[in-house]
Amino acid sequence: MRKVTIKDVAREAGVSISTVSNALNNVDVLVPATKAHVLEVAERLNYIPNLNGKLLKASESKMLGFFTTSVSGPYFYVLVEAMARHCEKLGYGLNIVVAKDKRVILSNILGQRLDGVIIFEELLIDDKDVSVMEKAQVKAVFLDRVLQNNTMGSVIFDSYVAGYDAAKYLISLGHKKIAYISGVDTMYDSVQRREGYLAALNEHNLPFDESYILQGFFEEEGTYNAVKSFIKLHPEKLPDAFLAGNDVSAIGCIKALKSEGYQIPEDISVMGFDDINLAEYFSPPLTTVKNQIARQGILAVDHLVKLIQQKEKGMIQKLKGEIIVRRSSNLKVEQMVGR
Amino acid sequence: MRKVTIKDVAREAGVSISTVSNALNNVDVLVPATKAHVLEVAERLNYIPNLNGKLLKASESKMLGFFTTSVSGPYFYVLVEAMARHCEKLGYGLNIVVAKDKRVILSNILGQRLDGVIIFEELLIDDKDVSVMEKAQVKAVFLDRVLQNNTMGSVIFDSYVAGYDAAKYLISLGHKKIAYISGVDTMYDSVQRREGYLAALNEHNLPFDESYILQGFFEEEGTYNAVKSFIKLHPEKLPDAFLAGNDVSAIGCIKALKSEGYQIPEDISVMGFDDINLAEYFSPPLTTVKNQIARQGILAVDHLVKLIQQKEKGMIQKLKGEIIVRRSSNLKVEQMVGR
DNA sequence: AGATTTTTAGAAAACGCTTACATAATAGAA
DNA sequence: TTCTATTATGTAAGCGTTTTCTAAAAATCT
Repeated sequence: MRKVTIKDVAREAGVSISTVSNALNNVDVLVPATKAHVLEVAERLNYIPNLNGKLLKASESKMLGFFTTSVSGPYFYVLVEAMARHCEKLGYGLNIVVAKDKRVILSNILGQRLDGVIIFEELLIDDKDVSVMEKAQVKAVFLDRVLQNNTMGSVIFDSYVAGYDAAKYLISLGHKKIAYISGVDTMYDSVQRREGYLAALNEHNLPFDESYILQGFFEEEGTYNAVKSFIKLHPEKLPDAFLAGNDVSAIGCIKALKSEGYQIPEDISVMGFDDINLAEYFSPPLTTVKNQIARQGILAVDHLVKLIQQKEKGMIQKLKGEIIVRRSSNLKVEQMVGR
Repeated sequence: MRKVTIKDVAREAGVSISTVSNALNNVDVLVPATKAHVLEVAERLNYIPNLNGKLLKASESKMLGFFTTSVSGPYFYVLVEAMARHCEKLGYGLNIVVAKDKRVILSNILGQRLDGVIIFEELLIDDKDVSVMEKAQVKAVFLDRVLQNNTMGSVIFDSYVAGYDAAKYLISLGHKKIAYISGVDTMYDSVQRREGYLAALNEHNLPFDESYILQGFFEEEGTYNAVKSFIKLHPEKLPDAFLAGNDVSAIGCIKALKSEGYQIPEDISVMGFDDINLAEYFSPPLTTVKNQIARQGILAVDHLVKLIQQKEKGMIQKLKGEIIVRRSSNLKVEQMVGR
């Protein structure tokens, strides 16, 4: 029942506990025979050091934490897999803590069990918590929050650039009347993508019409309804392309357009963001902007380890999305006819 | 830089450290005013107990571990999400440790940081490790290994039953000549499914032909070739249904049959196992046997917590798969014509 | 008011480990 | 052989908690 401790090994080997400790930790101070003997006994007794005792003294645990409240969504495993592999390469273990209880998360972070943490959680950890972490000099990298100080940084996707690039891509296909289907206005991503979209329109001197910003709430049904009612209200000014705030929205949009008898992409191009799993298998397969999740994970781990080793100060790294061209977008028809 | 400890709180509040400890842990022995004062000071100093110190004394951490070497595969997040939610419901945190280094895993398990562990890893942890864990009375539940003793159990899918049920389903559609596409013969799942399939054939007095067991190696291409060459070699005894060892195999099978001009499911039914993501979107959508991953996770957590609380001894729980009927299977044509 | 009980707070040990320091043993030099 | 320099091992303190036990203070009873 009782776990075997360093004392047991010492007694059994007939040496002191410090000798056992030295033998196990390769402190080069023991005569080889002693060391070998101790190791043999430790092995025989199946001794495994108690991590709590060890970490109570030690200054590092060689363990990084990844905190999140939920692991749903198909991205998760790509992110975790990339982080885990990279941690391993750098000599760290990865500890994923899934909890909705903030106290669990904070006590893990500040409880000194981990050398640093990657936080993928926007709503739970508030500004006060962040400032507590800051005071305690916690090493942290945020994946969803823009933040920077000596000990904390972030790695985020630049949604502004994503929106800009997406709109620019649609423009390059010859589209001139491009509508944007907004998500939720309190969400950073949604707003940034819209701003990027507007900037691209502006840069190309395309007219902008207020009614071209629909509200889809990042949901399939919300978008479906928004598009349907737009067509009812303004049949005369149907866009020749829709840029949806995310893929789910793009799917709702396509379903609405199809139900009104339009062909995608022949009549209208539709584009989303995220490259969710379904995007590839939807009919038509979605053109979208993909977040390079794996890369984000790797950069986060990298940055965190450098923060821990004091080789870097906290900084904000922005990643560009990657445009994935599939079948839901097309050269504008008039152009093709014109050729 | 230095983290604030219980001593700092004690000094600042002008009380002893035991008083602070009592105040924080709700030991009902302090006069309310003292307690309130201590709590106020602790709050003001942003005191968070050091977990290592705490766990060094404590007998439980209220943390469960989930160990795996890799998180790839679309199942993963379903499993983890289910486990995380259930842990929370039972008052435990979930700690996922991703590591390929066995020592990291073992020292976490035996290092007393966790009350118990769920292990999803077949190759890394060998029998010796298991016996070490057993001697140390580690509470563990395995998801992929059949194992049972006082402190350890397993939750697995019964591949035998799955094979049996699948074959029975095909028989119920009127099929009589049912071929099985085997995976790798060293893999438990593949063999069990085949045995179940054979049992169902036997039970219904269906003739069995040795050549009806093809080798597809659980791969699309391997299966494609196997099916193609079967048709070449035995054109006269074409089965009226194929039961493939997994979905990937089923896809290879369908592609081979189509390339030979057969219609699925009109001419031949095809069925797989696993219900991979693609199964729903393939053409035709695959009939398959789905593992109820979320349920497996929940049962594992449940069992583990009962092991920890000594309310149960280790046991083996087998889960039945669920047959998902899609378009790749059909009533046998002759039957329909016959009516 | 004094004796006794009850309440409240503090001192100290213990958890398992590492590590600075002290001591004992050995080897080398005079 | 004696003294010093070197090496190998052990002693003990300390990491941050909890917890048992003891002491002091307050409350209650005679």
